[in-house]
Amino acid sequence: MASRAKATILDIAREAGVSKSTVSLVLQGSGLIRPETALKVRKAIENVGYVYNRGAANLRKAHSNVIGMVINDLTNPFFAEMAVGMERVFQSAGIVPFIANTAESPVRQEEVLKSLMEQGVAGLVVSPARGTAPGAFRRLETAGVPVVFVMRRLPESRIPVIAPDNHRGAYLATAHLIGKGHRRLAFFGGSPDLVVYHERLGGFREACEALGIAPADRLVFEGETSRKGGIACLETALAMAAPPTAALCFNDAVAFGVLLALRKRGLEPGADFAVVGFDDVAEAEHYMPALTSVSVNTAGLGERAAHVVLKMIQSRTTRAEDHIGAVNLVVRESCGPDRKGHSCAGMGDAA
Amino acid sequence: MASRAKATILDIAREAGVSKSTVSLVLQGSGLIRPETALKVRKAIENVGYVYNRGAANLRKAHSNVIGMVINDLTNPFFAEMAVGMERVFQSAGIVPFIANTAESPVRQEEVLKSLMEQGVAGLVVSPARGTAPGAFRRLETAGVPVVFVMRRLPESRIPVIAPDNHRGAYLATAHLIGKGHRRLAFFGGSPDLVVYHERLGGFREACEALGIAPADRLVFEGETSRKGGIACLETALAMAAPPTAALCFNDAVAFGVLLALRKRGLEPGADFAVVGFDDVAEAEHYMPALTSVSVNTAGLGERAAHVVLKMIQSRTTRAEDHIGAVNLVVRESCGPDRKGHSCAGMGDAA
DNA sequence: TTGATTTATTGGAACGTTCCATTTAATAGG
DNA sequence: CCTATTAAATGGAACGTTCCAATAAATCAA
Repeated sequence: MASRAKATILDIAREAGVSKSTVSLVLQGSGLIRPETALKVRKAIENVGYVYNRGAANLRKAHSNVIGMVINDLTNPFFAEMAVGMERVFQSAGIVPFIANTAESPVRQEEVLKSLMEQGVAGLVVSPARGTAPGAFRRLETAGVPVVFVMRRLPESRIPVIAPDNHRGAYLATAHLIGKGHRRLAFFGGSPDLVVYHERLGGFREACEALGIAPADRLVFEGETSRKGGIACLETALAMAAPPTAALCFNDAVAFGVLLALRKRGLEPGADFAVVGFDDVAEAEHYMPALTSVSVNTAGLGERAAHVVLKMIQSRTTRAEDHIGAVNLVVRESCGPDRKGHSCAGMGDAA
Repeated sequence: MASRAKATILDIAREAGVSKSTVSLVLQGSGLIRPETALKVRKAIENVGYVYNRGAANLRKAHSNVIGMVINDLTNPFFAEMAVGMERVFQSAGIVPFIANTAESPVRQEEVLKSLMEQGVAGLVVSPARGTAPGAFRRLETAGVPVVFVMRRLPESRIPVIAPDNHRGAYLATAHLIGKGHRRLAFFGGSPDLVVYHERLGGFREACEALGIAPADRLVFEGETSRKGGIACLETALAMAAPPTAALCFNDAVAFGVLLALRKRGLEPGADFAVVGFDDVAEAEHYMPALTSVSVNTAGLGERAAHVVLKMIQSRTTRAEDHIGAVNLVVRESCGPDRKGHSCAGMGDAA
């Protein structure tokens, strides 16, 4: 039963009548052991209720098969989906990754990274917290630990990045809106401390430029990247003298907020105001109305990132190529039908 | 710079001109060291780019300050919220917990637990995967590792549980529905392999019993505990000759599905069919219509569970008291106004 | 001064593995 | 039968910490 002191390899050796080295070999599945001996050992392992001490092993081995996933916000379904994608490939590689949440806090992230290093991780895939300092990963780098960024990148950094083509996604979405007949457009949510923001906003601007929307007719509203942020953006946008008729949102959460706020004002999403989201989270499809959004293949990017870090670990390198994932616009209901002679007129109320 | 071999405590000792023991003491913040010596050592630590090897330390120390959170489904916002609550308290205890996702798979859970044990965790808080075998935690128990279950319990197990008062929650919700004038009620979603299911269904039944709903007028529809499950439940319920007019849903996800399906059929949630959810996830408040739901204080229970496991670790025990968290019904819009002369007329409300 | 006490520091033996270099046993070649 | 060769098993030295017991240095009591 509850043997007080935990069993070690030596207890097994004694039980099985072999040497500790033999036990070690069996544990590693070495083919050097006679099958019957191995069996005997395995039986002994069972008997003494042994649990492998990975710490001790790593001490000797110097590389650890522990992989960490550092996620900026597990509460956000988008990142949760991504994490699940990563997990899938780690699992099929026989690895149990450790997930840590930084809750979008750079200092928390610092702690997490420190802890993970102390634990001797073999590699890391990180979705960095907003506002991460440029040097935050230096220690990892000098320690030679393979790291890959996913979804987000740091302003200047040699660490490989797996991310969607944000620029193109925003371009596509904006073009869609313009194609629907909108001539005064807004970009809702996000703030410049995120590289992603610049990428998406850049796509928005480029599309406006290319498709003949005057600079004065493209409005940018910074805001939280949440439902709440979306609500706020819509409020201030509609309070303008000449409000926009459509918005590209920084992400789906913002878009949901906008949809909500529209409803609350008695406006019909799609018909009265078009909105497109970004990321295409699972919920987008089930929303009322279903949200038109830029799909970035979230889980797929997660998988990709996991693969990359595995490869880096295997080839003991700290570099790898960036990967920019394809995106595509999935059109649902939140932009309504095409706008005919609607011009900039109408707009039921303004409050 | 990039010193090839990673620095150890001895390198620091050499650099600072002291013994390794001194360095070790500094690392542990012992007050036995002369402040100036400590400073010298700390400087040396910085110089050589040292990273603490927790594996080596644990080998000697025999207890590890690593705590694991094993979550059945990180993709589910409900469990994510709970996880965040736990994290909060671990963080303020100066601990970085490792999160592992079991994706509701017992075999995955097995792997995760094994890995965590090998890593030498000091304690675990677990939200067990659906269908976990009764003996799944035996190894942990005989190893004397403190474990606490959160949200879910296993049929027979001595492991302490932190969970909401599911029975009472369901009772309250059902009473609310009956008070609104409903006389033919359904319970939507879930399946008997979850203890929670029996608890909630039990509360539903007891309320019906106590408030005079005939057994023939309480309908139970098993189903997935997801939006999809909710949609399916509603479909089959409405296909009946005498369909129910209200449903208590196993959880909020199911309720969202029901709301969706109602809309799709052109029915008005609340007015045509009342629905109440369970768990009161963040989204419930922002849904259209806002969802009436049983609030269980998700994050609070997570915090509680974290506290309990910390205490258990500290007092080196493997037992603790169960904690059944208070619940309360938060009434929003999804049950509409009271049902007046609607078939089974009269009856203001009761609750 | 001398011994007792306190304050700082230190060597060395663990901790539970892995893995190299050996030893021992078994098999084959002549 | 002896030696080479192969197969199987083993002892012991690491790995980077902690912590006990011991030392060295400083302070105090007498």
